[in-house]
Amino acid sequence: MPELPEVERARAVLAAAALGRRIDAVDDTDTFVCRPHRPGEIAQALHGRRLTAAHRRGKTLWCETSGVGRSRTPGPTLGLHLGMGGVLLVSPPGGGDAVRGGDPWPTNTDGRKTWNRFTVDFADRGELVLFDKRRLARVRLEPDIDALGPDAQHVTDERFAAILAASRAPVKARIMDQSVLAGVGNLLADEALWQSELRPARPAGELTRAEADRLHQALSAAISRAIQRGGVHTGEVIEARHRDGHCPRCGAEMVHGTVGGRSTWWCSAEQAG
DNA sequence: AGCATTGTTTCACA
DNA sequence: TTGTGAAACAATGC
Repeated sequence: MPELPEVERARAVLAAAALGRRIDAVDDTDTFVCRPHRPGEIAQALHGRRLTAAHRRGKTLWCETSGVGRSRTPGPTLGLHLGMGGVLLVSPPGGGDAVRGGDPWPTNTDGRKTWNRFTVDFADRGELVLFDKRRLARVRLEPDIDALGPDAQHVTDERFAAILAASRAPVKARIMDQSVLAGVGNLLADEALWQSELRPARPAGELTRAEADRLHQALSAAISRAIQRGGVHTGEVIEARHRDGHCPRCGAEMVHGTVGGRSTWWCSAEQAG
């Protein structure tokens, strides 16, 4: 699920529930999720510290950390990326189960926490867990935030138009390029292009300024609504992304193809241009 | 069985 | 230089 809206929700959870609690122990033994760190490296770096702030740019999260004990020297930043399906969970002091939207803490069918890929135990007996069946999430110290373009939620009209103008790649591929615009994933891209009635394969640089502004407006609205409603899967056109799907607006057939290497659906009538 | 999948990285190639 | 497509990564769901 994680695109910008899901990650923003995860950031809010961190900010609301995980800050200020002393870290007692860390399970960083999943070498794939925690690559390129060696097991124990992240644990050692975080022991005794507290998370002091939670930030997000695009789909990347990172936390600042405090010094150990009375030390004023801050610790390393802890980078978190949810990958294709990661979920962050924070349980309260005392260790009660975290609850998200009425669903209990996810476990496998045996009731064991098999899919917990990274765990931070707090001194108050609560914990922070990165849950991810597919192990495509990533945890690392000092993530390179500067490798990302501006956050898609906060980019200006001018900057957005300039990003499109500078490339002849398909507009969908362009807005999904995390190095020039951070946060847009496959579903958000389909949703914004459908809302603004633009064909995903259009060369980005060929869009008029008016079309660029229209796409930016649609993208901003889709992001806000997805954050509010709980994720990108709540987008209007997402339910029509399947065989025999029809456009929720005009009823025409939805077309499927590959754009920018990703599975793409668009309206055969309204997004024909 | 086979195919698909909301993300990222790398590489061959035009 | 830019862009594309495919593969790999790991695992699950239909």
